[in-house]
Amino acid sequence: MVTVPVKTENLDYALEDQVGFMLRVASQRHANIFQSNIVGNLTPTQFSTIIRLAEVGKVSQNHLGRLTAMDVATIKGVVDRLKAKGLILSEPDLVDKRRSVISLSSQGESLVSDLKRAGRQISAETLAPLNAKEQKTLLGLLRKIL
Amino acid sequence: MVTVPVKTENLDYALEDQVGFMLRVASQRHANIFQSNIVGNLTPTQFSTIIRLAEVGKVSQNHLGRLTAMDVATIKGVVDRLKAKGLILSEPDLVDKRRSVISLSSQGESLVSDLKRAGRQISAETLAPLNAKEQKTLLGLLRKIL
DNA sequence: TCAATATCATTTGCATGCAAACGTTCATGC
DNA sequence: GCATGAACGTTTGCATGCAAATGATATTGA
Repeated sequence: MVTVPVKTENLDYALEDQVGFMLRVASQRHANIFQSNIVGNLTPTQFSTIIRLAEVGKVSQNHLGRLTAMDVATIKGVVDRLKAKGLILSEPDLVDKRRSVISLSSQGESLVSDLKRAGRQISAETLAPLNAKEQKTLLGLLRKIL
Repeated sequence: MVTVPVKTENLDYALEDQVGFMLRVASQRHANIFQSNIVGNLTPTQFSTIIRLAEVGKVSQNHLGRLTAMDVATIKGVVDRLKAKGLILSEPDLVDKRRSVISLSSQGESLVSDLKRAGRQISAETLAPLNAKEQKTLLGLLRKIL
C-alpha cells in the first residue's frame, strides 16, 4: 500500500459550475433576448433608467444612478445618450447648484407602457426554461445574493 | 356599479424584481468579491481564459473564445492583454494557416493552482448568503437558463 | 476541378462598468 | 463664521461585450 500526494487545489474546479461564470453566461442570454424584444433601440441600462424615472419623476443624476445600480460615471453616459435621443430632460437644481435634475421628456413618457410590455416579455422569455415555481425560487435566491 | 378601464401594462412592473436587473446587480456584487480576492491582477474573463487553457492545453483563439463564452472580438482583447502580461503564448498553426494556437506560458502555468484556490473562495463568498441546499438550487436553476 | 460556403482572425464602432482624480458646492460642528 | 468633510457631477483610463465588415484560408459538393 502506498499513499499518493494529491494537490487538492487542482481537483474539482469546474469553471462552468462557478456562480460568476454562470451569471456572465446567463446575462449574455438575457441580453440577446432583450435586444430582440426591446422597442426604441434602448439598451438594458437605458431601459432601467426610463422605467425608474417613470416611477420617481424628477431626481438628481447621481441619485438616479443609485436607483438603477449604476456608478456615477456609468449613469452619466446613459443620461447623455438618453438626452441625445430626446427621451429625458436635465435642468439645473435651483436650490442645490451641484445638482442636475433629470426627468422624462414627453417623448420618454410616451414610451413607458410599451417598454413595460416589452420588459415583461423579456423576463418571461428569459425564464421560459423554468416552471412557475422554479422561476419564483430563482428570483428569491438571486435576491439574496445581491 | 361602474367598470373602470385599467391599463394593465402599467401595473405591476417592478424593475428590481426583473431577472435581467437582478442578474446585473448580482454580477456587480460578484465582480467586487472577485476583485478583492483574485491574485495577479486578473479580470474575470482573463481568469476564465487561464483556467480553460490549463484544462485543454493548446487551442485556437476562436475556439478558446467559445470555451469561455466570449465573442471573437472579446477573446482577442483578452488574449492580447494576457500575452502582454506574459501569461500565455500564441504561435501560428502550421497546418491551418488561419489559426493562432494559444497556450499557457510557464509563468501562466505557475499561477493556476493559486487561481483555482482564489476562484473557490470567490464562489463561496458570493454564495455565502445562501445555505448549502440553496446554493445547489440556485446553481441548478441558473444552469437551466444559460 | 473549382465555385460556393464556412471558418479564422482582425478591425471599427458603440455601450456598459468601475476606479481614481478633480473642482464645485453644501452641510456639519466647533 | 468658518474650517472640515461630504456629496455632486465630470473626466480619463482601462476592460469587457457585441455587431458588422473585411481578407485570408479551408472545406464542401457538384
